Amino acid sequence: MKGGHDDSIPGDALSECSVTNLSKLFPADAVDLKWMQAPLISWYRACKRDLPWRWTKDPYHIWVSEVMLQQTQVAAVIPYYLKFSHRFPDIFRLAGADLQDVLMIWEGMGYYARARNLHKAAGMVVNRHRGRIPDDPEAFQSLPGVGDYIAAAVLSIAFDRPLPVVDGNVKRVLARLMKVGVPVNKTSSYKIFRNLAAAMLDHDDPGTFNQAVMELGALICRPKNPDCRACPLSGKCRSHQDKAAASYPVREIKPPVPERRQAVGVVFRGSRVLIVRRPENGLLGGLWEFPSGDIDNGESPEAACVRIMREQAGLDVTVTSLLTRIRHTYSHFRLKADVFICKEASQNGPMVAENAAGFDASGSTQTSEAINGRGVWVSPDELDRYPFHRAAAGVKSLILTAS
DNA sequence: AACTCGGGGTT
DNA sequence: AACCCAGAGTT
Repeated sequence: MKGGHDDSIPGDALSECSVTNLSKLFPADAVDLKWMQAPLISWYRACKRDLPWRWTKDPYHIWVSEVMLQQTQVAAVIPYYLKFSHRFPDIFRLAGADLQDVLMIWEGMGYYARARNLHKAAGMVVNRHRGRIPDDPEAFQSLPGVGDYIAAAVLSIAFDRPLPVVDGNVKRVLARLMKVGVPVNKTSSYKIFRNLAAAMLDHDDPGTFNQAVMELGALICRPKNPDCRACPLSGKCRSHQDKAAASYPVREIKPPVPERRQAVGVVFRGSRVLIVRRPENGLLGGLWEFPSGDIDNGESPEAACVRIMREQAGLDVTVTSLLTRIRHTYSHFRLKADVFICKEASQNGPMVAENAAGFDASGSTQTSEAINGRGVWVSPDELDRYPFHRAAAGVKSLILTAS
């Protein structure tokens, strides 16, 4: 860009920048983002979607919606939000519930740490704050699962606190509006977007303003095919003026994710099938599945299945047949799994419960230690009492269909 | 600052 | 298929 005056923000522009020194990094008019408040809020009032959580200012319900909306699109969240609100209508009901019941409602939505953290945080709010969600950013953000975004979103919407939200929508809108050249998916870029978001925030109605920016990103300033003709900000949008909206935001290219191969074992004892619960933390934590594990290098899928059934359930089995093959894409790896029907070689499984008597009707694990904390034999019609992750749910459906 | 953590809607 | 979503916790 020689000769011409270029307002765009180069990718190497800044290592540090605060709201106060934005003017040193940006041309003077770049820092003045207040002009967008009126047209944006006006557009929002006219065009906003009718979403369930927009009918309340109750901080608990706002909180629940914002947690669900992390990395999850609005359309996917709506049914979960409605079910969750019905089952846990206030923070006391959530705090008093069993985690397994919370995961039951969350089943299939992914990122299950959100549910674990929300449940834990609800208990902390009840115990420390008598059920009142703190309107102080530091106190609220000290709760598990409450980061910069959740704190700003909930406190601005429910308590009118002037805190700027920075999510994928906000970063995309700002990147195009200001031609911000730093990658939106790099940690080091976060401060730039947060400072720009702080500079544009409407302190008179921060909750509405924050939602308006995000709504613009979702409906108009979309990742693909932005509808610039309908955008209330296009007149002063730099990438629109330069016909470069498609070039923003800039994104760091990530290498392809690796593939992981697993074996899964389905074994019946009489009419009951063995399921196991994953450890509370980590991938798919607290959810149920059929015994499964990685296939070692050079190991056959069948041998891996036999080994996994011995390691996880203390069961000696032989592989009878291949039930199905699973392909599932996670955030950081692709899964290919062979699902085998197994047969017990001997009838004593010392590490596994003989039946489901150790579990109550809700599927909670009150006597889990007595059965190695992992496994339980259940009849197929009881499978719906346990939260399964998506890949395991496919196997569950096959079993239900067959029985 | 990179990595981990799901699942699905859009294109 | 690739992209990306109202991100947060861990290392």
